[in-house]
Amino acid sequence: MRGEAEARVLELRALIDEANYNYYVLDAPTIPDAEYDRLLRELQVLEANHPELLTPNSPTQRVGASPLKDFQQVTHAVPMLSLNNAFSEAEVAAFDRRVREGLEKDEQDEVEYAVEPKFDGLAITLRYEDGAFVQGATRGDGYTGEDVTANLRTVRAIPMVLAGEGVPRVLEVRGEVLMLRRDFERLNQAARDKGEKTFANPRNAAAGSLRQLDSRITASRRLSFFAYGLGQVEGLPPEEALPATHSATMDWLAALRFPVAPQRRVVQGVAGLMAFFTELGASRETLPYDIDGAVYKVNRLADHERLGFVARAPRFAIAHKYPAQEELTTVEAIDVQVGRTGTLTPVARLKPVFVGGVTVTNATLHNEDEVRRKDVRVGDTVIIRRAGDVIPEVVSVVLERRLCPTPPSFDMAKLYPVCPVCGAPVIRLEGEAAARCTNGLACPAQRKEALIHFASRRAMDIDGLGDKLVEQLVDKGLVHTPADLYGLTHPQLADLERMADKSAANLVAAIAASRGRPLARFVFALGIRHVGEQTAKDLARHFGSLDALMAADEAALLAVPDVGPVVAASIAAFFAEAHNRTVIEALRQAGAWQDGEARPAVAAGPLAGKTLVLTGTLPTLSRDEAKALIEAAGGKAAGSVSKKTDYVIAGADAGSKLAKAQELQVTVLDEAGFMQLLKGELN
DNA sequence: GCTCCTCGAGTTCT
DNA sequence: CTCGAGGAGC
Repeated sequence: MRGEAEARVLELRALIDEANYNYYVLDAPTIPDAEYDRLLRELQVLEANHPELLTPNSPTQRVGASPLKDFQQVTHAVPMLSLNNAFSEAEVAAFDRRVREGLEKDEQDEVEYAVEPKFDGLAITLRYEDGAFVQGATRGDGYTGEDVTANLRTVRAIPMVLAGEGVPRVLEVRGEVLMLRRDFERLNQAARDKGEKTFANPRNAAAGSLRQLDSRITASRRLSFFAYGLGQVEGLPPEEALPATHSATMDWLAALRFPVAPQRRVVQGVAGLMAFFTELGASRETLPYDIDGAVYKVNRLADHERLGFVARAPRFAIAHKYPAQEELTTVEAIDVQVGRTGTLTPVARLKPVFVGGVTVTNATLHNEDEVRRKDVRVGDTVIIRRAGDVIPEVVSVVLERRLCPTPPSFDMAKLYPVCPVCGAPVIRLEGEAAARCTNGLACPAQRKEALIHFASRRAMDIDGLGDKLVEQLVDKGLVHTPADLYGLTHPQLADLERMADKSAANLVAAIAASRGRPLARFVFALGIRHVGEQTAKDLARHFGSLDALMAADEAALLAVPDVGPVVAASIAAFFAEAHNRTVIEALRQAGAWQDGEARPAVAAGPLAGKTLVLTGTLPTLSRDEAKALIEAAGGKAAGSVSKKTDYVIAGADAGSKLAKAQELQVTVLDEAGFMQLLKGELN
């Protein structure tokens, strides 16, 4: 009897897996739903009567399991790297040129590329051992991800068992989990019906579903999957060999019943890449899922090894992305904000609009000239884009949609003859783009911004003193200058809104802990015009003490590297002002800073005289930590790449700076290379 | 005097 | 990230 049940269980699983494959991968159902349900129920009953036959990879287990406490971390055997991006034909051509140089091909010799759409989903890796699915994980930072095995079991397009000869003992398949547009619509409709929160786009919905601790919820969400590559492969049967090209690898994965992009193709050279991109773009709207571009890979796998990697991105592949998504909305108002230096910055208040997955309500218009140049007026319909995929930007006005009668154009002098915050006169100097409030620190807006700057992380680093708190402190008249912060007491703070006893105590402690910061931080914190972080460091190093800096006349200031007449005058004027001297004296009494020693500019260390640029996210070091290491080693951490840059340290999702580095042939290192450089092991 | 490079300053949303 | 403008080098 027992053997009979086992045989039937195996038979049922094969039938159901086959039906799943036809339905979810080939999109061609072979049996009626009722028949499918009958098979599944029969299997459930058999498994219930013979628990010893139940396996985690049975099709009955695709409905989800009990919730997890949290996700376990998984270290990827082979890192999951990100791709460099190209946004133009020129960048694609540059990629092709680098490939041809790397492969030592001549002008006429075109490279063969495997191309496919870039799915807008989440990268995951699937691990199979002896043909059975054992683990699935998210990409995470590329080296470590989260174990989402239970959730991935519910994705019907992912095979739980690999059939056939030639399956390696260990096989890792990489691909993208996504949600089809129709499933996304259905999910949101159901959420709306129940009055629940909806997802902004299919990608967010897929991400939210994959991160469910309760895989039964994931099961109800209908995720899809497409494979695009391999990770670790071990224990290939003798007589078998892995395919020699990427396209053949994809065919092999398709034969193993993984879903692969139906649009995948093999093309020749840049012309082939661009033709594919255009064609794909034309079909984009009609696809059942969102894509954000195309992926190009050198087809011959042997060439991948020859080309290798730059930092954390392969040199043999690139993602060609569509331009940032643009949306239309209307300008409800043009307000101004008063910044730390008194600058009045016009801001467009927009009718909320979804652009690239987030709701945008504000967009800076920079200054009066910019508003005039773009001719933005209240009531206008405008095109909004997320510049560099982050900061919203008004691209242009749709003039055809302008309402009549024509609204007045933006006139700073007329609208804001006085500061909207303090009522002091606003002036715009000849030749400057910015209009400024003339009230200095007497203006509450400037005072608030100055205090926020003083407390900020790169300045005095007072933890927990954010904009909301500063706002209250200034409005209640508790704080007028930075020096007042050091006199704040626990009872005063406890009176404020949303300030529990504990947080008041924390803030008092944080303020106390910020005493004795190095001179450079303190000089930066003062907020002297034209004195940023870098200049503050130069000044602190050159003068050593605040008294020496305050005593310096313009001529003495000009002796500091990178200080010219404008900066020198600004510094001298700041210290000449009586109010500022009073505040500084109070800060001295409070012990806010600690003087250092005057030192010559040239430092020693393995990076002496070298200029480095950081970009992207490094695996273990934060940007500030990396910067501190560079400076401690005598190097300079610059903000942008130029011919004078010695090294670019690139992490994950590096952007334009990495591209610039490649263009200028600057050496690019990853974090490991950087650490070697610091130890002097690399030259 | 011109050009290239850096730095400063302002900015959005989660 | 991007723009504007100050500084330095040619």
